[in-house]
Parts: sequence; C-alpha cells; structure tokens
Amino acid sequence: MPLSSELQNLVVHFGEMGSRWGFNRTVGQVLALIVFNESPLCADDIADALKISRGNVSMSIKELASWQLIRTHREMGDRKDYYLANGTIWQLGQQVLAERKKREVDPTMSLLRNQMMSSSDSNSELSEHAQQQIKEIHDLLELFTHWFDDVQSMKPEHLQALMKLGSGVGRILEIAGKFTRK
Amino acid sequence: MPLSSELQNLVVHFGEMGSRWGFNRTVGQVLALIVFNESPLCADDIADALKISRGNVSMSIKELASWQLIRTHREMGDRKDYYLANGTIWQLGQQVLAERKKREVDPTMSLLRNQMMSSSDSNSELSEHAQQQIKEIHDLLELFTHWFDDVQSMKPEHLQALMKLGSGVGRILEIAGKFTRK
DNA sequence: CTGAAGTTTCAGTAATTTCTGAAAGTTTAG
DNA sequence: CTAAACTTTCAGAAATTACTGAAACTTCAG
Repeated sequence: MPLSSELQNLVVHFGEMGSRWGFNRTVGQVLALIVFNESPLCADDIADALKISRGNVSMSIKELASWQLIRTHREMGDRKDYYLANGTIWQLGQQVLAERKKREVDPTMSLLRNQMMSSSDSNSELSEHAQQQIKEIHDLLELFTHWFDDVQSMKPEHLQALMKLGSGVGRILEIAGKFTRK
Repeated sequence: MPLSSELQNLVVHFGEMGSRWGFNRTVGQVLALIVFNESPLCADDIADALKISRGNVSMSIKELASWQLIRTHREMGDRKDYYLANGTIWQLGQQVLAERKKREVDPTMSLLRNQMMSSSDSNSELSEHAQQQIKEIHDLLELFTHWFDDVQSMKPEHLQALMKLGSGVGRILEIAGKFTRK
C-alpha cells in the first residue's frame, strides 16, 4: 500500500535533509519510515514503500545499523529481518551527534595534535601565525571534546534540565565560580 | 611558489573534511589557505596555490563569504580583492555552528511545527505513534534551539569557563536546583 | 569615453556519489 | 543434504555535484 500523504511529506523531507545530516537521501528516507512506524518493517516493505531496489535497501539498512540508529527484530517462524528504531528520539539524537563528532571532529583533532608534536622540538616550516592558529583550533576542539563527553555521560533528564535553564546559565556560572575557584 | 609540505598537509585535510563540515573540498582548502596565512591573499594567489581555475576560486570565495568566514580587504592603489579570515578561530567556529544549525535544524523544526498544527484540530492520517514521535523530535529541536541561542549570546570567556567546568556540570546542576526550584 | 585590470557567470565537461539488479552467499526447515 | 527464503555484494549505469575556461560584466585611471 502507498504511504499516506502526510507520512510521504515527512519521508521526503528526511530524505532531503539526509545529506545535511551526514548520510544520503535514501538512508534518510529509510530512517524516517522506520522511526514513524511503530511496528517493525522488513526490507521488502521498505523497498516497496520507497520504490527503491532491494540492494539499495540492504545498503541503507547497513548504514543505519552502523550509526546504531536501528536494530533488528526477528519473528519466530519467519525468516525475515524486521527493523525498528533503536531507542527513543532522545537516544537517536545522542547517537547521531556522537557519530558525527567521530567523523567530523576526531580526525582533525588527531591531525592537529600530530602537527603540533612534530613542529614543537625542531623548527617548523610553518609561520608563527599558522602555528598559533593550529594551536587555537586544537584547543577549541579539545575543549569541545571534553565537554561533549561529559554531556554524553549525563542522565537525559539532568541534561534536559540543564538545557532548560537557558539564559539562566550565565547566572549559574557566577554562583558556580564561588564553588570551583581555588 | 608552492606550499610548504606541512601547510600542504593541512590544506589537503581541510579539503577532505570540507564535505563533512557542510561545504565541498575546494571550499575547505581555500578556507585553510586563508586561515593559515596571516597576510591576505588575492584570488590569483589562491588559484595558483591550489591549482584550480579562476572561476572555481570565485565560487568558493562567494561560498565562504556567505558563511561569513572571510572578509575582503582592499589595498589602496590596487584593484585586487584580498581575502582574510573574518575573526578569531573561536568566532569562526561559532559562525560555522550557527550556519549549520540554520541549514540542518531550522527547516525540520519548521516542517514539524506545521505538521503538528495541521493535525491538531482535525483528525490526522498519521498514527498515534507517528504523531508522538513528531512531537518528541520537535521538542528536542526546540530545546536545542533555545539552548543554542542562549549559548551564542554568551561572552566567549564565559562560555569557555562553563565548558571547562566539565564533569562538574552535574554537581553544579544540583546546586542550581536549589535556586531555580519553585 | 576607452581600455586595462580585475571579477563573476554559466554552459558544457569531468568527477564523484548513489542506485540497480543479477549473481553469490547464508540460513534453516524438512 | 537440498532447496526455498531470505540477505548481501558489487560491477556497471544513472544521477548528482563540482570544475573549467571563455565570455560577459564591473570598475576605475587617464
């Protein structure tokens, strides 16, 4: 059966955004389909609903699994794999951020660290300015990384509460200063 | 003159990462070149250093300008445009995040809000579960958006201090609870 | 106004990414 | 072990994205 037009809208949108979120159109569409369907879908359901080839479904599923966004469910007495969102929306969001950090931040951190190593003891081909910029990018990414790891380890409800503090966060900081200084 | 091999490395890396950061290879390379050069570069310098066409430089510059990552400097008695990083590394980072939020989050927020509107008064084609998921994605993005706006408005040194609190952020939250509750 | 020095645009081409579908692989009931 | 039911792989085709370079455009000195 074809998708309802409202669901169709969502699926198309997730497809368009897919590439901006780090995967491709089809992967985005498959994700939408799985997230908005309460009951698990099998590969043929997906190929059917999105009018794409069976092979493409397999690739997309593999990609979503590598992001840990879906998990497999098996019915007894049925050989098919059925796919399902791997957790709550909050958990899926966390997962996407974690994966993107791994792909977008970590490689650069590692390159910059190496660069700083190799040009510290001896003299570098790079200008003072370039070395300074490298250090600043590195420090920024390192700060971000530590903060991110902390935040990932917080209980969702605490994190949520913290974010809701909103602009109050500035005031809190002042108070916090009294506890952490010296 | 050709790039030093150390600078070459950085430029190539920024090129590779470019597409993950929301632009393309060449734009990433041009950005690296500009960020690591203290003195402003003209379009020909860039075409020359990266061995790309003049037209491509023009496109890439335009893209970087649209992200507000570079600015133009004009020498007197010289018709050329010279390009320069538009601020500190910290500011460039903020700028990239702001622009990405605009491209990656805002369109979805807006779609989901509309969807929730149109299916609230009358009955929707969507399942209860789908409607619930939509609400949860919407609320998550809204929370993120408010938090992001707050954080963007903080002075860099305050934000930096806050991030440095690191795992202490959990403890701070407990304390904060006493001030904001009721 | 003219033309030299520069920038931008864009049609066509090149490079890259994604998709298909048939073949190969895997699993399991009998 | 066999074959049916299903999944995965991957070479080539299709679609998309990026790049070139020549022509059009802009600016400004004289």
